[in-house]
Amino acid sequence: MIENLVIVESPAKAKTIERFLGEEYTVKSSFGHIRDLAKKNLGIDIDQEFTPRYIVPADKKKVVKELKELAAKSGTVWLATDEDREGEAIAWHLYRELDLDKDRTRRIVFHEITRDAIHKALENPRFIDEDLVNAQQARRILDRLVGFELSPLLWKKIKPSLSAGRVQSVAVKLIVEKEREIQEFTPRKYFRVTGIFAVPDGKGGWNQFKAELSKRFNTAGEARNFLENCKNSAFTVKAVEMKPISKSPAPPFTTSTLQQEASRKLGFSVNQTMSVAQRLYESGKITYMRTDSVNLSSLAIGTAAKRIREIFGENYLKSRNFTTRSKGAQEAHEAIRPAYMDQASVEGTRPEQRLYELIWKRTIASQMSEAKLEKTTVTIKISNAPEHFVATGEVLKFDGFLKVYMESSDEEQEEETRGLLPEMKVNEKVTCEEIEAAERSTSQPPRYTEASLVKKMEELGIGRPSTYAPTISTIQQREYVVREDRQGKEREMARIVLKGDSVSEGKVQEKFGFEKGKLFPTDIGMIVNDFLEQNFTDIMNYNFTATVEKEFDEIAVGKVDWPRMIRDFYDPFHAKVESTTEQSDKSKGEKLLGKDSETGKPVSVKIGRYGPIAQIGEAGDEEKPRFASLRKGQSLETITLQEALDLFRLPRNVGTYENEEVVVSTGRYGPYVRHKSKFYSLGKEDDPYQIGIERAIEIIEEKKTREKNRIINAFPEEPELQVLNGRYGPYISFKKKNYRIPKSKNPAELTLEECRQLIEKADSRSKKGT
DNA sequence: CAGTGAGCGAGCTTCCGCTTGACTT
Repeated sequence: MIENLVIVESPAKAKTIERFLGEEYTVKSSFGHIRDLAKKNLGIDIDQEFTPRYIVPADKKKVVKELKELAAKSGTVWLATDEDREGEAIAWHLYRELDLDKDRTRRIVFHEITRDAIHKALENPRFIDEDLVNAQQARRILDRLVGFELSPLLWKKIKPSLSAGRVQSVAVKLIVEKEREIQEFTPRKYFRVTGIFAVPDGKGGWNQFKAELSKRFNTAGEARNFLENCKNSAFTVKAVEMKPISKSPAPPFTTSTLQQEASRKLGFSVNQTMSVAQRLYESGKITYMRTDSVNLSSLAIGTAAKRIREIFGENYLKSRNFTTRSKGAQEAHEAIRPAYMDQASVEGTRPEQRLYELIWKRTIASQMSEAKLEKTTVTIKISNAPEHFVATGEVLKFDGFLKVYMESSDEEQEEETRGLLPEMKVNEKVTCEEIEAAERSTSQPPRYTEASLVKKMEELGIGRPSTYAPTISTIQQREYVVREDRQGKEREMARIVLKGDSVSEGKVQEKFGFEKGKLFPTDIGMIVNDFLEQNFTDIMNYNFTATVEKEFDEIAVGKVDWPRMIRDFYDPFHAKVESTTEQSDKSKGEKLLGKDSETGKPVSVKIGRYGPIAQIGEAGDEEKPRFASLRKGQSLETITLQEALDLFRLPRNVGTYENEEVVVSTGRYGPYVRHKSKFYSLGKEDDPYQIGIERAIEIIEEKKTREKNRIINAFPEEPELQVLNGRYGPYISFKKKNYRIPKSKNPAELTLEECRQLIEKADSRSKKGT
C-alpha cells in the first residue's frame, strides 16, 4: 500500500521532487506521453466526429504497466504533469489508461521545482481541465491529418518516403525562399571613405583618430573627385556631442536562445547543445532544458543576488524578472539556469563544462546592473566639400553585467571596436593625415544556420522547444536541406588614397562569401516546396500555425467545440488533396535548357530515380536519350546549358597503364578512376574533367599500397577470420562482422585463440542488450 | 560500392510533441 503516488513527466524531476516530499509520497515518471494516435488508418474516425483511436506504443507498455500496478495500490494519485496543453493531455491519458478512480485522483501543477512551490501545489489540487485536453486533441488530430494526407500525396506525385507537415514544410520553405532571395540578389558596389586625423596632445605630440565620411560614393570617379577636393581643404571641428548610453543584459536562456548562443559562442550544433544540456539536467546541474520561459524562481533570484554581492559588490546587483514575449509560449517551466547559482563551474566533460559556464554567466548577468557608456560624436567640417566626417568614440563608464557576459550577434561586425576619442573643441583645427576611399560591395542576405533557423521558427511561433532539434534533423534526413560549408572566393577591390598632396589608386585582394555550417535547399526540397505552395497555400502560409493556435485557445476556454473546428478545416483541405491527386501531373522539376549543338536534340534537367539528372534527347526518340547525373553543388534551378553538356564529357579515356585502358568517370559514390575493372576514388582536390594519366596512376598505386597494408594477420585454419587495418585502426573481421581490439593488445601478435575469445565476448554482450 | 533513368506491382514510407535510453562506427 502506498499512501500517495505522484506522477510527473521526467524521471530526473521525479528524483528531485521525491527529496522534497516525505516518505508517504512515491514519485514516478511517465516519460512523456504514454498514448498516441494509432498509425493505421490515420488513427482517426473521420466520419464519427473525428473520434481518435489511441494506443499505447510498444516502448511505453512497460511504464504503463508499472504505473497501473502502483496506482491500483495507492491511496491518492497526484497527476503533476506540466501546466500546459500537452501536460494536461498527459494527465488525462494517464487518468484514462491507468483506470484511475476520480475521487482518489488529484491534478496539481507547479512552475518551479522548489520545496515551497511543491507544497503549495499539494494544498491546491484541482481536477483535469477537459477543455485544455480538447485543445491538445485538436492540435494532435490536425497535425496527423495534415501529415498523413499530404505525405502520401508527395509519394504519388514526387517520390516515395517523402514527408510534409505543419512545421517541417514551413521550415523548408524558409530555407528555399532565402536561397531564391540570394539568387536574385545583385551586389551593388560603393565607396566608403574613412580618414585618419590628428590633434595636438598638448605635450608636443599628436593624438590620432579615425572618422568616416557621412556620404558613400557610387563610382570611383566621384570618390576621386572628392579626394581631390580634400587636397587643399581645411578640417575643423563643427560639433562635439556627448550622450550617455546604457545597455541592459539579455534575459536568461530559453531552449531557442541557448541553441543560438551555444552555436555562436561554442560552435555547437543544435543537437549537440541539447544532448549536452540533457546530461547536465540529468546530473542535477541545470534546470529543465526544454522551455520557452525566461522566468526565474524567486529562490534563484535570491541566490543569484547573494552571489553577485559576494563577487562584485552591491553596485553590480540589479534583480530582475523577465517576461516572455515569444509567440505561443506556454511557460510550463523556468528559464534554463544553474540548479545551484553559487556554482560557477562544474565537473564533467569539456563540452558539459563549457555549456554550463555559458548558462551560469548568462543567468548571473541577467541579474546585474546595466552597463553605462558615454558615446561621443565629433563632426568635422571640410572647407572645400559639402560632406562632413564623423568620428564616434565610446567610453565604458561602468561595466555592470558586461563584466560577466556579452551576447553575440549573427551579423558580422564591420566596425573595429571604437575606443576613446581625444579631447576636441568646436572650431578646433584638425590635421588630416590620410583619406582612403575603399570599394565595398553590399552583401547578400545570410543563409540560415541551424540555430538562426530555430530563432526564426520561434518568432513565427512554429514548433516547440522539444521539437526544434528533431525538426532540423528531419528536414536534413529527408534530404530537403543540407548543411554545408562554402569556400570563399577572391575579388579585386579598388582603393583610392589621399596622402600628403597626392592621390594614388590601387587594387586590393579581398576574400568574400565564405560560409560555414549553413543550410542549403536541395532540388527535391525546392520541388516539394513549390508543389505544396502551389496546392496548399494556406498551410504553407507563415501565419497558419498562429491562426490555428488562436482556435486552439478558443477550444481551451470552452468557447469552441473541437470537432467543429477540425471539420471546418478538414473538409476543404481533404477536397483539395483529392483534386490534386486526380488533376496534377507528376512533379519532377523538368526544365528545358536548350539544344545540343552537335545533335540538335533538346537538353533538359529533371529529378530522376536516383537524383537530379541532365538528359539529351527525349524518351520517344528513335535513339534512346542519354543521361548524366548532376554534380555536387549543381542544382536544377541554376545549371546552365553549357554546364549540363559538360556532364556528358564523362567517362573519359585518359590513357593506358600496364597495357590496359584507364577511364575516369563519376558514379553513385562520386568521381573515380577505373583500371582493369577495379575502381579507385578520386581525391577531393582532383577534377575528373582535368585529371591526366600521371595523376590517375598515382591514385591507383596509392590505393594498392593501402590494400597491401590492410591485412595485418590471417589464419590458414580459419579463412573467415582476419586481423585488418581499417579507417578507425586495426580490427578483427569475422563472417562479415567487425570486432574491436583492446588497446592493451598488439594486433599483429594476436593468436587465433585470442581473436576467438574477443569475438565471443563481444557477441555475448550484444545478445544481452537485445 | 561505381556505366542505372522502360514499366509493372507488392509492400513500405508519413505528422507533432512529450520524454529517455539503446545502439555502434
